[in-house]
Amino acid sequence: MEKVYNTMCERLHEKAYKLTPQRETILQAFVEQGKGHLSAEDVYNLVKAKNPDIGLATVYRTLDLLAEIEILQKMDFGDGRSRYEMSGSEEHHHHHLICLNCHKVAEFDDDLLETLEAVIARKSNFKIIDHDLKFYGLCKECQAQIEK
Amino acid sequence: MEKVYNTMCERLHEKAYKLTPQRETILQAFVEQGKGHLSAEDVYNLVKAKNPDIGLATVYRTLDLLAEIEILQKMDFGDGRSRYEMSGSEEHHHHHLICLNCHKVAEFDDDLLETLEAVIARKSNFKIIDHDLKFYGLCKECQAQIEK
DNA sequence: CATTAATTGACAGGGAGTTTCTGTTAGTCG
DNA sequence: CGACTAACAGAAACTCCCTGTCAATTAATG
Repeated sequence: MEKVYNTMCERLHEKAYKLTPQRETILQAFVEQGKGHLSAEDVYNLVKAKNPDIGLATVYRTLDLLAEIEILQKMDFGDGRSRYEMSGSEEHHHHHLICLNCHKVAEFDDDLLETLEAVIARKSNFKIIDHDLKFYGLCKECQAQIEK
Repeated sequence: MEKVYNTMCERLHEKAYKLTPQRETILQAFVEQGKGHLSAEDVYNLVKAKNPDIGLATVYRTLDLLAEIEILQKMDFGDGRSRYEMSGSEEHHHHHLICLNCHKVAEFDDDLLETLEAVIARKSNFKIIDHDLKFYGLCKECQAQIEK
């Protein structure tokens, strides 16, 4: 049995949200898909295969809801649509490397940013709650391809 | 005479783009407004005061064009609309502190990120071209307000 | 089970841009 | 100084991602 599923049930219950088949199906899509940054439309398509009656609005609403209870993490790669991924079990911040050519997204971990955060907080009187770091460039494949 | 104005003229000329009154007016809006991150609509409103006949599509097109020739810098604070600011004269990277409460945007400079970039490039075989770092949190005023 | 508030699906609506089209104009050349 | 032409402008329709509305349905609790 998947751990996320139980976590979702608990968190839904805490907030008096209901456990519906649609929500299960959508979570399942993320579990099966594993890693990857799915757009609402991606999810819609995956989910339609199992349940053709599901509505697009429900997908959007569910994604927002799952992000709210921190089962998913909502993110923005600047391509005009939101993307979602399963938020890692722990507070394990990672960031993205976005290929400007093929739009593939890779990930990397960070710890270095904590220091920077402290410095900035002090200098600017800003209370930092979250950060978002993205690198844009060319992945290995595209570098090779472009050099040709 | 403003230096940016001349720069714009040169760069337009280089690419065989024309210098139109609309483009002048839009640049002027940024010059007068000084610092600040203007949305297309902000610009549209500022510009309408001087030239009520200007079209919204022209504003969008011009902003993209000015970003292309690097007079402006286009950025995305995740609020669903693009914002633009005059790109500093030099390659002076700065990043943003976004208040989650009042949505004010402050800035800070960075140098620390270069190191991180090098590390990541090596580890991931990714050729990094640009980066984007944002901090979300509470500005001084909102911290005070919320604690009350 | 009965109740009821949350949820769903369908579809209209909204915001931010973008495309298309036709008429206008800036820049160049003679 | 014109005349020519590619770039440009404005208007309006259109696209893309969602978001709101509403009647019908359903999960959870008593």
